[in-house]
Amino acid sequence: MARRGDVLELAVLGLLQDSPMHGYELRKRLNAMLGSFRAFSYGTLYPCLKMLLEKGWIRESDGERAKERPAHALSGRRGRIVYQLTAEGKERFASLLAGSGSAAWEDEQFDVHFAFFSRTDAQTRLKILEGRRTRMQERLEKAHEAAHRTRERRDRYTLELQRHAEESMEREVRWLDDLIDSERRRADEPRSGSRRTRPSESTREGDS
Amino acid sequence: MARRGDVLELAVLGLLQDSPMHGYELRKRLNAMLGSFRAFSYGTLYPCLKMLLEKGWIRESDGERAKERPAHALSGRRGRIVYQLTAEGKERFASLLAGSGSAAWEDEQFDVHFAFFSRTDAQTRLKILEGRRTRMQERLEKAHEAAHRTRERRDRYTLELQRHAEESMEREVRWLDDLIDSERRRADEPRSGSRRTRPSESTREGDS
DNA sequence: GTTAGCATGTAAGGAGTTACATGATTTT
DNA sequence: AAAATCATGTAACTCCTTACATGCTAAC
Repeated sequence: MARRGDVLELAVLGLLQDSPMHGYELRKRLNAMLGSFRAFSYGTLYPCLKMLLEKGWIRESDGERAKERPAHALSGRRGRIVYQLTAEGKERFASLLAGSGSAAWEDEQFDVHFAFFSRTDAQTRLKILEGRRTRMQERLEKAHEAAHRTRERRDRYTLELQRHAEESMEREVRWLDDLIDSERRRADEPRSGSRRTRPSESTREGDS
Repeated sequence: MARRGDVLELAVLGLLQDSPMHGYELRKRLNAMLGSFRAFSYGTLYPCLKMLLEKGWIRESDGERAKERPAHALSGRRGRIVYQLTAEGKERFASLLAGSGSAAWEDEQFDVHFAFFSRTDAQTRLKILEGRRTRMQERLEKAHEAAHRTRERRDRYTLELQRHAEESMEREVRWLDDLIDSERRRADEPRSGSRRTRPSESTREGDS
């Protein structure tokens, strides 16, 4: 039952899936990944890590410390607490992805969910994209209607603002249409005979 | 020095400029005007009205009550506390508009400021639009650079997300360009008479 | 006469930021 | 040795929402 605050949790769990990391770097990746939409501060991240520890979804991996750091300082600077997923953490992540209800296509969560689509099964991807599309369409219609209702008593600037907002929404709907299309096409030509449910792997691209 | 929370204040003061209103209706107009971006709840609005009262920027106008309601219920339903601007409120609104520093083109305030452009002088309009443009351009470049830095280890979905975000920002920049253009054209053909400062190009200094 | 919508208000809390406090390591 | 950067963490605060409490008026 994804609450609102699960955004960070999902993102952290997702990033740790790739490789163990300490908070500071986690934050950098987080903000590189979602930077255009949102940015989290340490005041948000560290308490979240603490909570994930308590829940048993991540643990400190003292032996692991930054193995693959390329050039500088293999020496292991002091503080660095490297976290890694536990088995329960992996389960938790999977269930957050799969069990995403309607919250997954709301503004606060859609981008994060989308960012982890590579680890999401095709069915869920489609469900989220379609949910989002419907949501955007609704919003667009509501806005359009409201704009029509109040088109008197509006000056050129509020009209322009309205117009621009509607255009943005239309653009987003078209974007989602393309994505949905592309998802369906991929689903129709799988790389072999597998009909339906191939939830776990089949979509992994090469990384990490 | 416009704080963050001045958004609602500005909006309420601006709406009351048109005509006295009670809270319930104020909220409807507010959300019709800004609906696409944000929506305020009563839990936000009423405390704000209380504060504006205390500051002396609005006052209850008991005689005024909904004079021009078109069809239903001129009878004056119970609660309805109609507010109107005081002289200080008008001043306050004017100074919020004119004195808008860099905060005016940040995400939280830009749309509200834009919505009241009809009541804003040409110089300030241009300043805000240009500030916003610069801000968006910066953000776009930062995102583009970050995208380039991390283009390895990115799957098709995060790439797509990135691409879409960049496109949205480019679109916004173009939109602002058009608006700035149109503002300049309007400034170059004033409807005669009015002397005062020529806001054509040299307006780039005044940041508070 | 009860339901639906209008209208005002408050208390609790969620989600995040800023500013602070602390200290190690690297670079200059 | 100073400055910059890396790194962790907390406390206070902001801003807003949700849920509740209250009661009028209109309509069925």
